[in-house]
Amino acid sequence: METAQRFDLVTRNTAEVVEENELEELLADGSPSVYVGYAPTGEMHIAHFTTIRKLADFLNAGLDVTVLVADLHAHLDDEKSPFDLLDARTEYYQEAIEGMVEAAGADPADVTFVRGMDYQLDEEYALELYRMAAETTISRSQRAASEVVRESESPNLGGLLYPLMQSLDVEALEADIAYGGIDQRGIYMLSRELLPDHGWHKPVCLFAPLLSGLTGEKMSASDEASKVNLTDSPDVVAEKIGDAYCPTGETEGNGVLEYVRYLVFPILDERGEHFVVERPEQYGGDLVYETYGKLESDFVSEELHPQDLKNAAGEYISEVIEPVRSRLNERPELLAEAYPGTHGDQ
RNA sequence: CCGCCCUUAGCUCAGACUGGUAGAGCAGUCGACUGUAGAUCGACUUGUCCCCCGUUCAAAUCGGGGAGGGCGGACCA
Repeated sequence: METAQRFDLVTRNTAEVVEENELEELLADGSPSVYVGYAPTGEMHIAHFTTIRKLADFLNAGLDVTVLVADLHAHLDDEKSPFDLLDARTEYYQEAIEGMVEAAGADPADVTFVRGMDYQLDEEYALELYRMAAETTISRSQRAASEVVRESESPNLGGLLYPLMQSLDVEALEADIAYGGIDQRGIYMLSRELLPDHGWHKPVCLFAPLLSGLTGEKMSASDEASKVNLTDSPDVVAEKIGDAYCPTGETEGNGVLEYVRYLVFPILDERGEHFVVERPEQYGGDLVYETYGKLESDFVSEELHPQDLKNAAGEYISEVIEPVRSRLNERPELLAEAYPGTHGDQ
């Protein structure tokens, strides 16, 4: 594959690339490594899927892909995960992520999985962390983490260590590229500032867009109605999509459209399939879309009605998460042990 | 180690001084209107008032003890 083609694959559906020319150089030089980290906190949902789906693009472009399950981070961020649940949540996250990689049409065996505490307690790592802590002001660290770490009236030190550790992770995992949601921008900009003084180079940063929730606002992981869970049954998916905010002709804040764009279409592309909207004859009959762009322009011109879009989107989303859902359902103990409060009795 | 403050609906809080078994906003649920949802109207729901003991006919409210959280002081060979 030519460098330009790989560049397009790597950067498609991203919110920002810092810096594009640095990425071009990396790709021209060979097979750079990219890493993405997930802190095993709450249950994984469809927005995670869109970022993991993109790992297939990286693999197809010949990148070396590492997924970090950042267990310590999950605890450092306002104790989102209790210390004694870190093992169970880490195991659940890895299983879910593997399922999503596979559902995206890639081979999970091609992804390197690393667990945070496996190296974050090493001497060199700890020493560099203390050095960074000495060099970084409280407000600088707070600013870097502000979009990621949970806000609180009485913030703990953990949230201040968080961005420093994440920066060190780039070096520890020898990553050339750091990938994550655009909410991670603050942290990686700090990384680019700090790492050159700590024995590593500035990472190229690739940011995924943050998807809208189904309620018309930012997706909230704690609001069930605003997201589709990986274990939601087809009925529940249909219901949530049906209830979603989806104004006629409006693309802004339209979660349904975004899921179709960032999750469904890339996976259909990978399979060489098209997006079919079944529509009653009275409204003009079925529609077939080969690209998201055409679907969006039809939606904007109001040729495609929200109700018809929702019906189709619900089915496709349901189908796309099906392999992950069944994989997780095969091992119910994973969720039960990771979330004893909500899945313990099931 | 000492002192002060806070803890009430899913969330933010009022009520406490002047005891009479609890309220607002937001959220949520349901209808109406739309070929979806939202917006807008209409209706509705929501609680171990942090825990224990005591005073009282009666305690969210008063007294004592405890837990969790916050703030400050002191100590600094």
